Amino acid sequence: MATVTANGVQQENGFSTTNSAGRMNGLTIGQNTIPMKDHDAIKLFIGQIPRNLEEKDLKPLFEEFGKIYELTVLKDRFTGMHKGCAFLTYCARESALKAQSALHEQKTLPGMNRPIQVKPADSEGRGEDRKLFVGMLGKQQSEDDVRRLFETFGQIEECTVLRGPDGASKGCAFVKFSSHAEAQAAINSLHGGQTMPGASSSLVVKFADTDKERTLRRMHQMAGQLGIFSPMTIQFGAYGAYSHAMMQQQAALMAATQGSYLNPMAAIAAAQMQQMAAFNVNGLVATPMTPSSGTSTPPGISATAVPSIAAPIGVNGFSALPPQSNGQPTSEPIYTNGIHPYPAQSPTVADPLQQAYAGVQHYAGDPLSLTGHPLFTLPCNPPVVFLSSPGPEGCNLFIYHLPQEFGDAELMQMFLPFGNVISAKVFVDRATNQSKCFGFVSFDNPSSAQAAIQAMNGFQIGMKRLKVQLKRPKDANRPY
DNA sequence: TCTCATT
Repeated sequence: MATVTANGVQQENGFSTTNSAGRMNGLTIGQNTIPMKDHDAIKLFIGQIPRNLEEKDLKPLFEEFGKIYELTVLKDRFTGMHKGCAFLTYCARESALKAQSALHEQKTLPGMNRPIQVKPADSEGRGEDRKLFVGMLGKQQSEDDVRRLFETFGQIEECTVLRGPDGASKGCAFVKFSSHAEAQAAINSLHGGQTMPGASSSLVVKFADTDKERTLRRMHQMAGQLGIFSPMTIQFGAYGAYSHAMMQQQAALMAATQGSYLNPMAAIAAAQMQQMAAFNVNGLVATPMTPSSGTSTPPGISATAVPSIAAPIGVNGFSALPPQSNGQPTSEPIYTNGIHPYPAQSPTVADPLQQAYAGVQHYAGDPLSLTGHPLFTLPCNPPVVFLSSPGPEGCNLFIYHLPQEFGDAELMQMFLPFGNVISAKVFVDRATNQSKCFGFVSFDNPSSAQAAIQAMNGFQIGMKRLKVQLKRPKDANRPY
């Protein structure tokens, strides 16, 4: 049966296509047209999209410039959360160019405080080696001022002054030239050469951070926010242990799932964790976990245990101990993902439930008890009730050896990556309001629970290792 | 003083 295409071309075979010069792109089979794109089509990255807009909402906006081959809103792989950006490929290269020039930085979608971004995606091959970071600008200097400063060195493709939410300049900018040489010329002439009015030192002109550097900086910032640098926390203070745990946990997760995204509450992005995992290879982190047996040094008080958290004082916020200085023989396996295997059944930990019920936390033989640190202030009252175990049998986990400072939220966050957490409860001593260092997490399905056990049981946090196991069935818990 | 996100 013959098919009439939009071109009015009749074909006997039922197939019709057009090339990039054609007015229609598509492979028509019978009634259905499968979109085809130009060989030189450009995949566009669309940024600054309100998170409530989905593909169907965006389509009309972009269809104006041509037939859309593919439009995908980016979602977090794990949480499904809208990332505020999308990929867009038009059937025709020309449409992409039109859309880019008509839309990029030209209009702001409702609710956004920055204009929409429409530009070739990273995957389209680009050189970030032509983008400059300009620092020590005057706060009054606008994009135009910056442009004027740089235009003599070449073609400026992009010029953005960084601004805070209130629109106030942060005193720095990005300037993208059309070539590396142009950018280099600008650096040579402008860097350090003049001091802008209101700036505290002379103009900084350098290549913008690479992705790797950016990741490092973010990790650094995060470490700072989490308080790793505070003297209080260096001694296993609250967030030191916390962030450390998060890193490890994420690394474990990556190992277990070959790369999942963290939940949105987490301060750590999966990409950063991937970076961290990579850095471990360079000996940057490598929590020097002592294998459960085979060394004379007990886990937790080896010479290396303290640096595992204290070392973040290093330049980049992570243990920058050279391999030979961490007290480990170089033959000691360093796992590239930062995870050292540990037997699921930790021999040093007695059944915490029984301990809790007995009202006695004895850690004889456990190095943790050697210190007077609050982390090791252990519960001495029996837990009062186990009111709820919301999940079905096989979905409820018992977690022991939580850091003292972990609350419900942290517990939840730690286990969110493994599935839908129905509840997360850290048990708290009524008198002191202190965590008893154990809690329960419930998932909505058994396999999430199993995945969590798999990844998190035996997981080292500070000097402790998590014990993660299925919660015993209710009746088994009742001694009477 | 390194955006905001890049399947």
